[in-house]
Amino acid sequence: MRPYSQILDRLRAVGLRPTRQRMALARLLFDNGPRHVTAENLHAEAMTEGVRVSLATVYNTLHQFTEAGLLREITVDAARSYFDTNIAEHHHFYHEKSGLLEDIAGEDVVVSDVPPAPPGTAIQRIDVVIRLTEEA
Amino acid sequence: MRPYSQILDRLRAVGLRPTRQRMALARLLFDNGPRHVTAENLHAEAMTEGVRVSLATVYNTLHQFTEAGLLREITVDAARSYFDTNIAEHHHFYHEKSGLLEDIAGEDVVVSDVPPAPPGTAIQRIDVVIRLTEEA
DNA sequence: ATAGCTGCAAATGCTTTGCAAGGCC
DNA sequence: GGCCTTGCAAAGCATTTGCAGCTAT
Repeated sequence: MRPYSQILDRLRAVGLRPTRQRMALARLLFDNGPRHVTAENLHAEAMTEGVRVSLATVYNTLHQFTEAGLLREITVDAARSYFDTNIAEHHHFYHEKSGLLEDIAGEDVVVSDVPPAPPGTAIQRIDVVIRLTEEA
Repeated sequence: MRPYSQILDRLRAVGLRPTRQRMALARLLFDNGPRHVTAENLHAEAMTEGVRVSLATVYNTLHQFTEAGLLREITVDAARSYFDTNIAEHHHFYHEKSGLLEDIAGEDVVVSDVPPAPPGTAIQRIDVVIRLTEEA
């Protein structure tokens, strides 16, 4: 597992106190390769791992990490928010049926002919979601 | 305004009884060019126009129209669902601040190099959302 | 010491549902 | 008449918030 100090420094670097809860969630999030989590989802995992954290704190933490640029929030389903530990530019496959979200490498989808942003606005981000169904 | 019978036929064509509420909502939706509405939004408009409809019926109707292929549901914000009267292939600008959704003509965004759908699945739809912020 | 965090429980906001009354065919 | 629809109010869910107690610095 990634050394304790690396996570600690990462939190300090973005100005977040390295509390027990944040350290534990950061490990779950960043020590297992790229992943997509929901709050509910991460909370359940924490419980299983024996980490005591309230659901409210999980929500707060996910949002703080997102604001700090450690996570990216993905909106594909009105029913729940997903958070992606992969903050590099890339897009997603979304399995509507199972709710599973899957990364597509950044180079593997090219968006071109993008019109200019309307006056007074700037493009913040382009999200491409490829929605999947079970095979026909 | 579009003749009454045209809306009537359109509803019948998809197997929905042309009730007073559905007729009125269909007019609001389809007689004013392409538009994006939320349930709340459409309900308020109906009230203003003097059409008595409950919010529950607006939700039901929007979903029925979507299933019937008269509308397309757009997910850009976890907080609310948008419905688009433009069912042709096209993408969207989304003003995060105001919640305004704007169509981009279908030809005006080209997505290429799309990887094949994972085994056992088929691509149902590709959604491109260009998120905007106020000018920097 | 003190500003920042956490947990709980209550509150919120959108959306859905149960069921009795009403409307279309 | 019979089945589909509607409306209301209540229920549901994911998420947020208020606030008292705890903790990192």
